[in-house]
Amino acid sequence: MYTIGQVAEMFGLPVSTLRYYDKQGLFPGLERTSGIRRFGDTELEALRVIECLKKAGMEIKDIRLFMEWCSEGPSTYPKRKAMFEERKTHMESEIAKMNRALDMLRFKCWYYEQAIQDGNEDRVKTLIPDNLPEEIKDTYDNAHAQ
Amino acid sequence: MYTIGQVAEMFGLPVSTLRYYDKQGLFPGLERTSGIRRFGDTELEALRVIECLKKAGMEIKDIRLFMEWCSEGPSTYPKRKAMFEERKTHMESEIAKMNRALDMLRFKCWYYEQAIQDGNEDRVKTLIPDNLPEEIKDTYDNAHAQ
DNA sequence: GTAATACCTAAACCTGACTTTAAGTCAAGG
DNA sequence: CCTTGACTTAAAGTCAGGTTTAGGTATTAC
Repeated sequence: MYTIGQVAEMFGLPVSTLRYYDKQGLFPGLERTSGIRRFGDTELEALRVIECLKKAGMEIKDIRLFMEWCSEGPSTYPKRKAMFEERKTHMESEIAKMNRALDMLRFKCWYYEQAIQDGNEDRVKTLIPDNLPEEIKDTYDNAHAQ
Repeated sequence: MYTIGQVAEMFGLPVSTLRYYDKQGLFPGLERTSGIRRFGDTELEALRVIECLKKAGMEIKDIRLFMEWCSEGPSTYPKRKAMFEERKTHMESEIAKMNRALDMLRFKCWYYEQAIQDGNEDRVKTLIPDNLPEEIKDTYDNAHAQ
């Protein structure tokens, strides 16, 4: 069993954040001894899961829901799985969206490289990122081959 | 030249958002006719860039900086290119991070699939540290990296 | 016996990115 | 004439995810 300060230290989080998470219901079974929070293995595992779910773009209120399901036992396995499936799908489309933004960024890097060489944007301005002419596309591809 | 309402329609954005962007200095050269905003090609291109930069995780104040550079002419090409290069690098590491989170989600889906089949987490929980099946091991390793 | 430290609470505050509200201008249509 | 609709503003409100503050308790250290 650990105090809030020890857990904060272990996870590199401010104490205030842990209290905030508790207030938001992220530790449903958290015990106390004369008012003082006692973090056990359950809470440490919960915190690991919280960090993962936050990286996956989940909101606090959805994480709370998940934590509640966890403390309700095996009957909620399907719900929990469905939540992860939904997150997985969402995440995949997020990554796809970011890859399209990344293509745009790569184009802009190439674009300004050309503009610097030309001293103006006149030549390069007429080109649009999505359907680059073949001969420019090669230049573009070569410029960004890793 | 378009009115704010037409541009809102074209980009699928609320009028209030366009006014907010203007107030934040995202359209440095925006013209007005007796108080009314007139959006031209420059502003439409700016909006396309804004959408891209937002997807790339940039804050409004940084986008404003970029737009100011754009209206300062060719001398700012290197700064603009550097900003896109920095964003590109940032974006690539964001995508890598999200892929690790995605692996964790895939692992959790698999985990709960097993738990549903077993009726409990006992087997799957003990399976985690040592003898994880080959097809999921990489996923597990990635999910618990860092 | 008092100072420092770690814990507690409720409530106020903060940031970013909008959104909503209240109040007003202006042109066109019936 | 007057209503409707599209535009304008400043200022207040909203939401998420914390952080800070103010005031209190309990233990240890000198």
